[in-house]
Amino acid sequence: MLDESYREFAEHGYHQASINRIVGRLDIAKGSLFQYFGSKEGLFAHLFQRAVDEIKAPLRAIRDGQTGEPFPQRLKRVFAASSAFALAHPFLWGIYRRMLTQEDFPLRATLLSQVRAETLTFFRELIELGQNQDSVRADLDPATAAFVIEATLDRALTAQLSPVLDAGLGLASDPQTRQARLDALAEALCLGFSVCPTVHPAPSTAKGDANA
Amino acid sequence: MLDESYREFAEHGYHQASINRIVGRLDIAKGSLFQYFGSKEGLFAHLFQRAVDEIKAPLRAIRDGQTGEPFPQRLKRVFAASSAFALAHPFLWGIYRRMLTQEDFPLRATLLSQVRAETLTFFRELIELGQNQDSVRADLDPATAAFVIEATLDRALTAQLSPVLDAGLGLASDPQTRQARLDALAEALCLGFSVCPTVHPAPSTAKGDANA
Amino acid sequence: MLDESYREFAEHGYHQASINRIVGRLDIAKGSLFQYFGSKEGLFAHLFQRAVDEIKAPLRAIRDGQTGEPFPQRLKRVFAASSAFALAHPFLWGIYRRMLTQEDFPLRATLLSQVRAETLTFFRELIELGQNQDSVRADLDPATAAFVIEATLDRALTAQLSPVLDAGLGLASDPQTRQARLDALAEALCLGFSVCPTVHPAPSTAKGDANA
Amino acid sequence: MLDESYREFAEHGYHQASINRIVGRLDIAKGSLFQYFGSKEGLFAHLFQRAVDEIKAPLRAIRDGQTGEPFPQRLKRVFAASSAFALAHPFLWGIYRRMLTQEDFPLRATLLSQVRAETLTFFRELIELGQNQDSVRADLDPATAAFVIEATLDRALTAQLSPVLDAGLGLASDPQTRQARLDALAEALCLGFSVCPTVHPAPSTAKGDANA
DNA sequence: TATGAATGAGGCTTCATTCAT
DNA sequence: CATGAATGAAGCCTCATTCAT
Repeated sequence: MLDESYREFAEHGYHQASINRIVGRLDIAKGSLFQYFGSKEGLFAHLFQRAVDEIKAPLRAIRDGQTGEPFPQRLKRVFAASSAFALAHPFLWGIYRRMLTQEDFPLRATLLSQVRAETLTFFRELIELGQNQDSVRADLDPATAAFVIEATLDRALTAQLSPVLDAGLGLASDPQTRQARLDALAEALCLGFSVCPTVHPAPSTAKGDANA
Repeated sequence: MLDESYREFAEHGYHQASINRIVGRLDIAKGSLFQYFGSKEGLFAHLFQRAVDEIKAPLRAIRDGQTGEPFPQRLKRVFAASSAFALAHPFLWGIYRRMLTQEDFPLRATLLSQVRAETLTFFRELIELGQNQDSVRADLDPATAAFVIEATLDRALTAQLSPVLDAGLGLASDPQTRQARLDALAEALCLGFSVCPTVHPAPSTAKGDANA
Repeated sequence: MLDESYREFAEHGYHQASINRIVGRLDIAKGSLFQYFGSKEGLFAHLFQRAVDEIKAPLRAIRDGQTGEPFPQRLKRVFAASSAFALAHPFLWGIYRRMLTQEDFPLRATLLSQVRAETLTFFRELIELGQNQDSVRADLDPATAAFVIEATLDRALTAQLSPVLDAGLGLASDPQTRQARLDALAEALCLGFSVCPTVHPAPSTAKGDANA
Repeated sequence: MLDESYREFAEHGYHQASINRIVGRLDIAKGSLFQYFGSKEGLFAHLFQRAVDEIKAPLRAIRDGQTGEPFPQRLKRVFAASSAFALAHPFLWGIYRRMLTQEDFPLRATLLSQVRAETLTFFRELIELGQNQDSVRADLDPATAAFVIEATLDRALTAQLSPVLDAGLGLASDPQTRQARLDALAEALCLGFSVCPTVHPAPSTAKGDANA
């Protein structure tokens, strides 16, 4: 039942989603749905809260695991994990995306700030950890970098589900190509964030410098 | 008359936009609107085509002007000009943004690929020009870079109109702060794209030389 | 169309009135009704305003005509005219009555104060005119008397349309009986209940003293 | 439990009252309510019967007490006691009031005639007792007088709970003012409106004489 | 050509009542 | 006996579109 509702909201957005369609597909009485959730908005809020809860675990796993890795590897891992999550939950991702741009989404401010705060904090901490490890430029503003990362990742996740947004880049293509493109995006970002190796060779760390 | 229609579509999206509201505000006959445009979709297509035509001139001016400047300066200029454009045409920008994520927008594929092709081509050429000038790393993939630039710019333009998306970064704040934040975003991108300056020299030229 | 709406509201009250029933009886599309009046409340407000306008003329005619008559005669004439009006417009009267006691009637406060102000002012002036003519006790408080008159008339008008409220008095009976009962009510108000202590006959004024 | 139901019916009338709201406020199972009372109408009938039973004792007390008092004093006492009762049981009074004008109240005819018969009989006997005491005009028709008394009292009791109906008279004001206004109403009924022709005195008996 | 009344499907929501647990 | 999920009709209202004037 929740699955069908997810689908409806993701496919049509909030306003265009139809309670009639949902109950029609589920073959239940319209009143039943309202007995559970009170209103269309209540149903949506419930779905969204569940989604937020569900999304936390994998993100946390990424953040807390492999903390010793240099920043570029971690960023690639985050991109890969996020991509997998969005592909596994296309409806959920679709709802989130819609909410970002659709100002009359109900509860938009509430739900969005909740999610965005978590996300941006997550990226900021990732940057700061990298700075402590000397794998990120010390003079990089974490907030700015987090913004760029989030924008790029968001667009990539959207593009991989929508050929028209992919525009030939390859994110909407087969898994191998997608993985390569995601890595390339992360790499492009890193070559800016990473400490510039300067003269003497950048010995052990191994990653992230372009040309010797 | 078209202004009010723009506004309606930008404020409510396609489906949620109401012909009734439009004619109500304009105080014209509902029948007239349908005689001109045939249908809601016809009206929207007309509006969008006008918008695309209108947007071309300023973008072309940015592309064709100051081609001699080093890449970072040009990128900042593009960001500034785009920001000004989005602020000057919030409704137009709103329609475009919605169309990006709302899959059931009519004509979405047609209109969007038209716009995106122009935009991405524009950024790709910008990169390639920079590479020719040696102010951009030669081994940077132009398509990847264009994708990142577009994602960041798109998010920035959205954030500057929506405090909840700005999340304290300052894009939705006063003009000076906004300008500084936009420059910081461009700079963060550049320090990744540009040739890494290495040790010694050229502290004056700022950036845009590779590494020795 | 307005007639059917009057009927629906009068028979069922505001909340219980059904737009579906109205359009069903009229055999028109539901949308049409909403195009005219915007909402159920809008329809009701329109009906009520029309009714208020319609009621003013006859009431004014009563007030302004026969001003020379002694008070008791005038009061009886007012009762008779009001009774005729309520019988001629049973739906209108029904709506007004409902609104008096049904607190969640929309626009209740607005519409009611408008009507009540007119009504009570009318009765107060009637009393004051009687006092100037020496056909009403000089020490009678006009506001108190107006309240009593209005209460009695209101109840009488309701009773004449509802046997269960008439309770055998005869107001809901044939015209002659009704007229006699209305006169008796007016007379009872004029003379009062108490034994009039006095003595010698109440000479010229002729009317209105009980026992010599 | 019954209290909440009273409140719901009084606040919203019969049709507009919501079983859902009642069980929601009471936090009991909807099924239980239907097992006790069978239906909405059954619940209402039960409530109303209880109310009628409850109302009888105080009314009887008023009727049977102080039977020796002159009529005007008794009338004032009845007004005061009724006012106190309505203020103490506003919901009960609200239900009764609504039923008077709302024709589609279930059981209206049954319940109403039961109550009205009691009430009118009570007032008629009050009048007749006054006539036997020579404190009420012998030629006054008891039924007519009862009707007027009931109409006035009913309106007063309604007005004291509803400022918009009070219309500045003062019944909805503080207890002292209310008491004074109630007395004034009773007095106006007793004395009548007309100039009482007589002359000299009986100023000591307090009321029951018009003007000296 | 311009009008705007008429349409009727569809929108979300509330409701009293039932009945399997 | 108590529960509360399930029901589906009915509620008000909005909508894009048509068409006779």
